[in-house]
Amino acid sequence: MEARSDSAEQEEAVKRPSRRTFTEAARRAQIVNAAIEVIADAGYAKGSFARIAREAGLSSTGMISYHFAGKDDLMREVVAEVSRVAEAYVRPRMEERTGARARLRAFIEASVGLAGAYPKHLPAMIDVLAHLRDDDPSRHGLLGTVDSAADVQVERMREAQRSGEFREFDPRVMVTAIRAAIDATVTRAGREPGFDAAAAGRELADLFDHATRSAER
Amino acid sequence: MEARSDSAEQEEAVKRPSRRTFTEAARRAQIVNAAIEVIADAGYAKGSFARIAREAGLSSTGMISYHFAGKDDLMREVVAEVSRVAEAYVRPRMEERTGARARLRAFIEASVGLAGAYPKHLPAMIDVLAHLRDDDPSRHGLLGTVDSAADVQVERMREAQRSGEFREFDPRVMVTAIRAAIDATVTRAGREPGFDAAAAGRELADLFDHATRSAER
Amino acid sequence: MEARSDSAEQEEAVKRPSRRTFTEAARRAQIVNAAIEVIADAGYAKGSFARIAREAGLSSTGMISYHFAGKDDLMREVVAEVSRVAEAYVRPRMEERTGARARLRAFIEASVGLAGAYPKHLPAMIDVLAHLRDDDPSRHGLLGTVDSAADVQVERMREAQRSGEFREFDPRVMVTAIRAAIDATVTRAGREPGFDAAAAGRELADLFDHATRSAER
Amino acid sequence: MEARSDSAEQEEAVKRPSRRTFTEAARRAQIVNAAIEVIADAGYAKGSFARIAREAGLSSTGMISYHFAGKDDLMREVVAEVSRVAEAYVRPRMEERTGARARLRAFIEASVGLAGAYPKHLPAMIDVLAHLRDDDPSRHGLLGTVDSAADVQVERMREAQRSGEFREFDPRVMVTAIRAAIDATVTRAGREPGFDAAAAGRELADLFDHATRSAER
DNA sequence: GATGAATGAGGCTTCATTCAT
DNA sequence: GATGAATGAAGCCTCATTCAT
Repeated sequence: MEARSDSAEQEEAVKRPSRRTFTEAARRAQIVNAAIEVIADAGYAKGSFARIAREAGLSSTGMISYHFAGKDDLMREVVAEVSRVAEAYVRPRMEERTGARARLRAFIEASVGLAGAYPKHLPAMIDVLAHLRDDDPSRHGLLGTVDSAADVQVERMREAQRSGEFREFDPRVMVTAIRAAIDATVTRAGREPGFDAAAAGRELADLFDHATRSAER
Repeated sequence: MEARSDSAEQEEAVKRPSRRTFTEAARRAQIVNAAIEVIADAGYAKGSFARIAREAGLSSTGMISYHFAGKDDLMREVVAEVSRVAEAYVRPRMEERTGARARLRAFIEASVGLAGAYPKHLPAMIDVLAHLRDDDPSRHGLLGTVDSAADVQVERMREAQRSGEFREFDPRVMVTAIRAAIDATVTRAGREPGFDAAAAGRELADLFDHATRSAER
Repeated sequence: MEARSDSAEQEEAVKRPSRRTFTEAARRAQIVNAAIEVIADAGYAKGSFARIAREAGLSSTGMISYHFAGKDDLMREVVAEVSRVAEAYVRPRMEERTGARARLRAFIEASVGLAGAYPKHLPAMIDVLAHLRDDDPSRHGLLGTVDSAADVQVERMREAQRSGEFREFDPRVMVTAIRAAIDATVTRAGREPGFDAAAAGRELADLFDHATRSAER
Repeated sequence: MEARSDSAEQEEAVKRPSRRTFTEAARRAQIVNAAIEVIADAGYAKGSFARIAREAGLSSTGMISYHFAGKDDLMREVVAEVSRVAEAYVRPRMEERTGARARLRAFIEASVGLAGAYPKHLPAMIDVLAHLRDDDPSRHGLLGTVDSAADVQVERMREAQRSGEFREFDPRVMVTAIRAAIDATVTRAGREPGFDAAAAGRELADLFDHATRSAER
């Protein structure tokens, strides 16, 4: 039955998410932020639609299902949103520095400093990603951003090693350690009331500066 | 990993085994091990009583409720069991070395090496602890073990700083970073098939050796 | 299939088309055809407004509610549309034959042959009617068409029995059997890829010819 | 973790459904009968767990989920139960007759007569099977019994044709028609209060006797 | 000690329908 | 006329826990 115009319309709806209404975009953002709030505060396990809906001031969980294809879709959006915010915060702070050492320091300090500006964002994302399993079908989509960011970092470290700025070490292990240390520190910052995130950021930066720089500094 | 000070929790189970019959102890151990297996393989979220009971070869979940006061109780026992195993594995490997540097190295290598001997234990514990929240009533009991172990490590680092063996840094941040790096590496080891845990352990030990030692080494 | 007496229902739609604008009529037809498509392909249970709207290339289900008083109304229209199409297909093929035997044969063959021309129509209607229950408020409106068509057939059979062309039997049972056999055959035709509907139509016609004709043929 | 005894126990639970408790068997039967009742009375679409639970006098739908693996499992059991009852009713009535004609007649009369003894059973089964789609994963399991029964009938007809007892016709079309006619008649019997099922059974038997027997009877 | 039946809350999702724009 | 956001009921299912046996 008029399959031609049918598929034409579907194409638009499916392949162009930018065609979203203003209202829809606002609602999605509202729900994503409520999800970040809830997950950061109470953990992924408590991040039910019911609780997120309550946090967002919605009348029912059906509302969330209406705006998102499913829980995976919502979680994917949470990760995307946090990635976006983190990228926007960290990248410029890195780019105003030169040299691998200075840039690594900037990366770490900015990442931890993000906890001051958006205290809920990173903890929420960490919790979401921690719940992914290898067999999870949504794993690939969610980790795409994160993994490729890690790959970039690994590559940068290799260059700094070739230039002699960094000592010899396994860059993958180092990147894993840095990411883990940042995440743990940010999580602590979110939970311990008087935690001095800026100071901890500087400490972490020192730590990995010592860990990476070559002997003849 | 330092089980010395988690005595309050373990007292009943360890120091007064006469309070429980042999059969009961065996059943509890069987269930705890099944829980470790399931949580390591499928994640905390999938660690329902139903699945643990199946893994343990039990015919119903009632059995678990019968032997444990509740899910919190079981999880507490999982953490305690992993702590016990880790302690037994790591401590002797540390004690045969002398000096803060060598001991830190031994601690890190042994912790990562544990993943070879008991691949499911640490990942399971990490998953359980990641699910604790501040408002969780079982938080205190569960974190007692872990937190006090961290306190001990912090204190040791302070001593090594006083003796000049370690440079000046915030020991809490360092301990957090070390713990996080170990956990992340162990988790990777559990998921990536060809991962060389021993090599990664040495890398991590190098990393934190560079990060902690004083300049005039 | 005899639409002659379903006038009450169709009066508005057919005899007073001026009551609806052209656009409205087109939209309704578009939706009804989408509904037929969906129900034939996926079954009544999957025939939700959402799916029908997607099939029709509409952007929301509100459109359907706007044009139809409710789901019952849409389903009634599906039945009416299929009845209309079937009537237009079957009636002329019957009328060019004479005698009860030839006409019965024409009716059966045409009904099954309809599956070639409109493969989705009859299956959709069968599915819709199968979902009606005695207590269903929309039952009367929907079955009016079909039941009265059956009444006409029963009456014709009685005549053929009086004229000696058909043997003695209960015409209601016979009509029920014929209808059921046609429906089952058409349904099979819609599902089994290589099914030869024309051959099956001839077989069915033979079957009921043997079943109805008087002994002294 | 004791994988040997584990798998041993699971084997029993999974591969030996006969190991079911008496209580469990009773509950399953109770639920299946409630499902038959509801589906026959209100249709497949209204056969929700909630309604079936109410009919069975259960406190919640969780009860049904506890005893059945899912809705598919329950529906499969409904079909199996009706098949069992129908087989037990029809087969002996067929076997006391000899000759293809007499047996066909016995089959039809017994099938329709079943509506007197178990008025809800066949209608419920028909409704369940009508809702299966080709892509339904449970389709194969459910249709196994029914399809193979049809195959047996087809084979018997071929034999009767070879022996000259039946005329030449396409046995598959005939079997489809007989099944459809029986189902439609039984459905009518369940809905029309004063319907004389026995008489209709005799009529149907006559109908298909005329339709199948060879000319030189 | 052990079993497994029962419970009721809560999970996510789909649905038909309404209504402001 | 048309849109799509919003609603709230109902759907199936899983869960931890309790209790009679």
